[in-house]
Amino acid sequence: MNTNQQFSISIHILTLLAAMPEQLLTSEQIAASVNTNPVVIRRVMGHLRAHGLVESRPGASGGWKLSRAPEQIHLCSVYDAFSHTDLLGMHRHPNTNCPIGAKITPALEKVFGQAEKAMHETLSGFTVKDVLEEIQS
Amino acid sequence: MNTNQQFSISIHILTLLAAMPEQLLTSEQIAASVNTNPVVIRRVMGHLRAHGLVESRPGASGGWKLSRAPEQIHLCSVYDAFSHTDLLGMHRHPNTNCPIGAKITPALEKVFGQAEKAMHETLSGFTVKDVLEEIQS
DNA sequence: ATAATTTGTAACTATAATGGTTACAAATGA
DNA sequence: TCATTTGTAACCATTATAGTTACAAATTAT
Repeated sequence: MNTNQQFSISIHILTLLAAMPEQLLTSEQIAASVNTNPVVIRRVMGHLRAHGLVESRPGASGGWKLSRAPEQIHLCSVYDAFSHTDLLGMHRHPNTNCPIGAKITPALEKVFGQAEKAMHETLSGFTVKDVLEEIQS
Repeated sequence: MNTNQQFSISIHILTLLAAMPEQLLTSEQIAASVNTNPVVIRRVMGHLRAHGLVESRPGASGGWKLSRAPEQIHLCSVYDAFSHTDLLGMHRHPNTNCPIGAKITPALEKVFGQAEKAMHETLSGFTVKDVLEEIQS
């Protein structure tokens, strides 16, 4: 139940890009808003780009912009860009000689799967535009 | 989005206790099923006891048992015993001189709160008895 | 062309969380 | 009185992450 900040940082960045749609923002500029190192930003952006959410241009006067309108970027898509590890962690080696240990894993997967699905559906109800409007209200 | 195993281990333990309602189980016995060290079990059990889910008796022929019927232990209560850190991590120091950075935190809290609430409600739909029956089916 | 800028990425460090382990006092029952 | 078991502190190893430095490749501006 931890806590990597990449999802949170991603929403921050996407909202920032949505607020300045006319220009490319550099990693340096974005890092100033998030208050971290530009390389941290580029790492996060790499995932977002791989999922088609942002585009970059290297070189002088390069930078980043959204690749779709903010109302078309749902937060579940942002979440998916980082959901390599499951949210609810599973313990690894239950004793399969125990009747409970032998079957607990699939039982937990069923429950955890439903729980994460519920969260995912909630995230699908918000877009980057929603977040921007919340901030500007 | 990681992954501490305490929630998962807890459900395993509670299901095991539910399967053997007649006897006290020792940390050693429980650890054998979970396949870990007895101290890890006692640590987890401490949280569960603090939330009224299990009872212990120290000393010879001591051990652990559920403090309520398994159909009265909802998985959301188990989750609550460990939800000290929020599931979706927040980045810490957005730049408050930036209009977005200044307001992103409460906006994220609103979204994350709803997402976690959805997950919590899903967990409230399952009890330890449900997990046990799933395993025994 | 050349220089300046910016991404893209590898490599490394520091920090924090976690699981696992040892050790031992306190409680309890046989 | 002794054996057993919880309760807990202390420590170590591992892992994930954020942050940092460094530099090649790409691109634009002059």
